[in-house]
Amino acid sequence: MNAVRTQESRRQRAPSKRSLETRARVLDAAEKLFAERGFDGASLRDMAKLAGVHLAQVNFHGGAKEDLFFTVVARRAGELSQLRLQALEDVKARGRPTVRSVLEAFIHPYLDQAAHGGPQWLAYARLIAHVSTDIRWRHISEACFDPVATAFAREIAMLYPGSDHRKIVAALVFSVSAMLSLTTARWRIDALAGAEADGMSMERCLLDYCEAGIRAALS
Amino acid sequence: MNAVRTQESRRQRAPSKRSLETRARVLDAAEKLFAERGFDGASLRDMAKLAGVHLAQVNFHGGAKEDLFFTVVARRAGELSQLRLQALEDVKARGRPTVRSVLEAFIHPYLDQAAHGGPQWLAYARLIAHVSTDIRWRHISEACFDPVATAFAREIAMLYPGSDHRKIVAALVFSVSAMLSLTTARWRIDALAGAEADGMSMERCLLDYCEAGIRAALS
DNA sequence: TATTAATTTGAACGAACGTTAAAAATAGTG
DNA sequence: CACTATTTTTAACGTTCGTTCAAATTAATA
Repeated sequence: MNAVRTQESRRQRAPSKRSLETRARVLDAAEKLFAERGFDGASLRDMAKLAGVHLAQVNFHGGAKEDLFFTVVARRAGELSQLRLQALEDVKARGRPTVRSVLEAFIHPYLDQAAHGGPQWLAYARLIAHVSTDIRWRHISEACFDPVATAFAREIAMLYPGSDHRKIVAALVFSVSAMLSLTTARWRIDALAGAEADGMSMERCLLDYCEAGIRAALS
Repeated sequence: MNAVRTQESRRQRAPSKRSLETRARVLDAAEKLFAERGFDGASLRDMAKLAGVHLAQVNFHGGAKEDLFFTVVARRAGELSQLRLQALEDVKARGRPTVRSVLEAFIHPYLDQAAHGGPQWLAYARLIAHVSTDIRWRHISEACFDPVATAFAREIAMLYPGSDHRKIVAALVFSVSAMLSLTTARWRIDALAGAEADGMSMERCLLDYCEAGIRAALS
């Protein structure tokens, strides 16, 4: 019997503490390798080695490779969504939102977790970029990220009533891509600039860029 | 003996017409599959099948897989660079460049080739996105794309004298990411918008977005 | 046409891959 | 403790992978 169960099959006992720890180690290893090498480049054997478990454990706790990928992406998606929505609520509680404050509520949690959330969150930030740029994982985007993206798009729409909804969505996707580039292409920024840039100033630069971009695209 | 030769080994005969055709078919197939499935997801066997040649021909004309990948990326890089630099020269010949006109000289050739250059160029546009988001292909970026990117960064720098060079580069990378998202994530725009958007209006929207973003990041 | 280089064909190598199955060990329950 | 569900271990399956090599074929040259 398999730990990844269909919804109708119910277990009779709660998973043991050791089982939960093993599962967490497997998912952490999968997260790191999926992020570094992509879905096809990451092997279950390397995950098992990195997690310090046997190969079959990866299948036991993660199911088939595609299911494991989904599980890993979905695991932290809820927390990230909650951080973003909470930041958005905080903004709205402080007065009328602006493009800047709404954008910051979307972008800051991502960059903050990537910078200060530990190596697992840094890997997860990279993983999101894989999902967001491969139509193969469209269903994962729909399940894990689109609800929050839609909420933020609606929020921006309220700031620009009557503007083309496709333009709002496009500007948001442009902003997401620019944001992800700080995870996937910082090496390129450093190479072209001939020096390493610190994260804080890059986040401000990104926010300046995206805010003005959105405003321009919608007017 | 191998068709992919080191620089010091010189062939004694020019390649035959049939050989050149075979090589082109192999590179076209590799381009399509690398673009669709990434480096690890694309197999040499599928390329051979798609090209209608035998497996060993892929190695003969492309060398090892990594060399084939580089060859495919480099093949059209020169033409794209030339289109961009020519557009930039045209802009400068017309008078003092603006952020908008410089940006358009960089972005339009890419989107135009992707839209009207045929299926191979569409695949190549996707391929560039793979190279640009994976540090593993850093050397390919440096060889194929960084020279032109540097030229455009310098051009923007002339429009904003005294501004932080790291900010210029960052804003350019953000713009490249947004541009690439029209190739890698249009499905997401369509999904979030609930409708398909036409390319022309998306290009204008992208240019509006990037122009304002660059201006804001540099002031 | 004879000779030689270039190219194509055909076959196989060893390695790594995802997945599965059954036995062994563990942990929770009565 | 006895019993049972869960988890771990061990081993192997069949497939696909990139790469290599030698023979066969094609094309160009002298």
